[in-house]
Amino acid sequence: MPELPEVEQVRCSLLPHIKNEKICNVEIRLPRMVVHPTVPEFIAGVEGQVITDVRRKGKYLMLLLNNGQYILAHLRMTGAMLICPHDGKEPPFAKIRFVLANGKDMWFTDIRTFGTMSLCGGNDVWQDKGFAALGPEPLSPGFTEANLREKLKKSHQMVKCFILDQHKIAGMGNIYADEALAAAGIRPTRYSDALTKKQVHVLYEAINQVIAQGLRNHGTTFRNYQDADGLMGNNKDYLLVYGRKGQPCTKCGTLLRKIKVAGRGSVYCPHCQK
DNA sequence: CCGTCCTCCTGGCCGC
DNA sequence: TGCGGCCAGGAGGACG
Repeated sequence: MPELPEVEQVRCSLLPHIKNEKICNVEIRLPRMVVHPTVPEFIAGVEGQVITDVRRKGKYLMLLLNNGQYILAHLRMTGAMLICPHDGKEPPFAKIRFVLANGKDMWFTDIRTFGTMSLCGGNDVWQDKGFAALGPEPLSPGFTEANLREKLKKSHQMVKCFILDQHKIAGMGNIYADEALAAAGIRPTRYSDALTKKQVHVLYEAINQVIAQGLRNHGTTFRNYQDADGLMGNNKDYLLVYGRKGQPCTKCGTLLRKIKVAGRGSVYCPHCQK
């Protein structure tokens, strides 16, 4: 599942293939993945444009176009952006094809088809609600311990839910949420407003640490995630708890337990996480 | 405001 | 070997 580090890796790996490249042609195989504007408007608005840059906010990718608009993409669960030669075999689960002037195709592939694309900006006032309401992301100047403490104090919900809420912190998904809580020694079911100042401090550091580590390792590949060159991330080898249900905790050896929090599987160490 | 459940969807895995 | 059932979960919405 692409979270902040994975989307960042996709951004970095896409950039050298598509920056300053013209989009000659767009082919949409699954129309409902284009959420705005209409499919014909999307195609008309994108074809002939040059991609001037690729940015990322939270888990969203922005492909900036030279007319001032941008393609906003969200990979959700199984989406990927793959670069392939134009005359080669098309990748599995291909949903949207961007034919570039340099002889490469950029494919939006998606197994479960939860991914979305839209064309925004310029004179179009439409906004993606989730994108517009993103909170600060880890490792950014806007993400401060004081701000986190303030928000946690105001929120009476389980801390796992808090961390997954993109309005509060942008870019954390199930993997990095579980990892941050494990690194911080906090149970996913603890209430946000019940955390001590010390716990908030440790959690703040842990969130930044697990995201930094994910970035360093080019993301976590568990099932489907790959970057634009089809490469996997290495961070799976460094996970403390995610995907390790029933295995011993790396710190104390206690067997890791899995529960459901807000419908999400949550793995934690019953001994280390208080 | 909050938690729970449901929806979208398909590949992979488990048990029978 | 096959097949039904369940699981994976990002995000938004219904509901209590």
